[in-house]
Amino acid sequence: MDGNTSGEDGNDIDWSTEDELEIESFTLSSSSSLTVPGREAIAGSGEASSSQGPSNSKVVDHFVGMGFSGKMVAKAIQEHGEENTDSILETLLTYSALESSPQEPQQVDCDDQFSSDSEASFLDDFSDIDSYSDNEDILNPTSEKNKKLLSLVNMGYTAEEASIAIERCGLDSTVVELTDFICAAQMARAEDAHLPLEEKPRLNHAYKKRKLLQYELLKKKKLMRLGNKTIDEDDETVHLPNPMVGFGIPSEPCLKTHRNLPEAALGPPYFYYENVALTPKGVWSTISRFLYDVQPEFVDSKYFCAAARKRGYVHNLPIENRFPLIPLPPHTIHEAFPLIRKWWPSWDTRTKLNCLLTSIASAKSTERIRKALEDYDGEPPLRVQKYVLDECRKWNLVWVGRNKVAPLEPDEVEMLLGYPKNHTRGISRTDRYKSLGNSFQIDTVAYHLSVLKEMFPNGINLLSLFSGIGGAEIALHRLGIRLKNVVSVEISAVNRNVVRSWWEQTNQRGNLYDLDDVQQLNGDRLEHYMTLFGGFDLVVGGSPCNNLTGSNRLHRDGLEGKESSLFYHYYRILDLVRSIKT
DNA sequence: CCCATAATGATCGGAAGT
DNA sequence: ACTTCCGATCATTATGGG
Repeated sequence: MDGNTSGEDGNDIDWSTEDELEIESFTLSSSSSLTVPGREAIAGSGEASSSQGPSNSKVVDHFVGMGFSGKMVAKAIQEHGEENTDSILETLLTYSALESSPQEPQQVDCDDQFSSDSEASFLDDFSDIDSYSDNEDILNPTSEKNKKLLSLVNMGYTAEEASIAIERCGLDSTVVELTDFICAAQMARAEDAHLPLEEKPRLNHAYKKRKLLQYELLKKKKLMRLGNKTIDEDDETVHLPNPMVGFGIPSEPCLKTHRNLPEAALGPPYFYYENVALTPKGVWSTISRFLYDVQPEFVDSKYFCAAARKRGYVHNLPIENRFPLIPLPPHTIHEAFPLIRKWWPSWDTRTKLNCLLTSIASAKSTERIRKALEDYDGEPPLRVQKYVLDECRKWNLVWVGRNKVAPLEPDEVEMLLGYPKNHTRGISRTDRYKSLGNSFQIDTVAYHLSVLKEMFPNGINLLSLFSGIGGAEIALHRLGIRLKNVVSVEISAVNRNVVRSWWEQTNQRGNLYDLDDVQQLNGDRLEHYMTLFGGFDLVVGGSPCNNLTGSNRLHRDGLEGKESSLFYHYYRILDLVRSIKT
């Protein structure tokens, strides 16, 4: 990284990440302030807590002194008033409890041990529901085979295994029977090949998944029996924290500095999984249960930059001594776009942008807004204001002229998300929006990954699944963590080119291996890489959210959706990596 | 100009949260 | 009651190589 002098970027914007100087200067400052990470940053950022009013009473100090965060205290005071200290304390304790209490690890039924009895009853339940549930799609008998094939493939089996199983067991057999058949076949093969250890995780995977499916179905059945009465699904619902700050953010590191991970989840290797926070019900609990029962960390990137981005992260990284990337990115719309201030009407009270999506408003819609405004000299009537504001919020429009709003340019999105300027330049405009809309917010992810820096002073080997335009790689690079070997799996050739180009631009000294399809990354392939450079230190991945996000009007099918079910490949591959000894 | 492909524009609710 | 959202489909227009 020494010889990198690609400083040809016009540095009108100073968070361009190409600059190695940044990393070096940061390294210096961090080493001098290692004890209290983040403090320095706060001091430098001036008005970090801009969203809070100037509540500077003794009450605040009192509670902050007790160890609660300023934000929590402010919120509690807002709710109860300053006098009502008892209620404030109660609220604060509730907040803390909500954040720190892991769910009870009940549900023994999903765990390893099983008797043949329970197995049999499971089987009954399963086949029962499978054939009589209210799913309409089973009405078509000709698709029965394909449907079974598909669900087996979605469970992580190969199409070949699945079709053999169907052929042997007959079309009438239940999915459970089929998986049992495949498991047995795998077991036999594993013994043949003297590879019990390597093949075992695949069995575990399939087995665990099956159990989970059964669990879901049982629940569904129970739910149907209960009718529309209130259902006890406390064990099922994952509560989103409010404020959505996870285990802490740079401006307010949480008092919580440690968590107890389930033993099965401990690293190395470390893993870091990401997806949208607002999913259909049950999705996050399923993800969490697959990823070794680690509780997700839900974070809104509006605490890191000028745009919202509500995401859940499941990882087994330590959470103490995190530090943010320097320089801190702009935290408000006005900081991010100083020039728009003169056009920004006082009645548009936004300070943060909404989530950056994959497409932008049409020219016509901004034209409609201009037309709606041009008749008025001063403030338009409330009705017009509401129309305009609704549109602006919906499409993340900013003011760029008199009565003139416009969507963000691709390079502005790059900046907000923490990518190097022009990172995606060269591909089509549409593709840029799409790729960026699907990416990590660098500052957020880097904050979480920062703990790796002192653990791996010589760099890391990274397995990056669903890499997109390389958010994880860039975050690590900006942290000054050397990338020794990176295996990056990404289906889109356009995105792979972006990453490859970035890799060359930044004069990486490590090796980048890029693959195109997670589904073809099997144990052999992984073992090859792992013996080549001695295992992976970190497995990162944000699997497709197509079928999870609220923006999808047509196919919000949950984790079993066409694209989103690729999550199971993240789990499959992670479990393989964890089981292969090097 | 013809034809292919690529890029852009218009339009489409709803679940789950506060 | 009100807000938000890593989107998909189809029609239309732009682009480019012959």
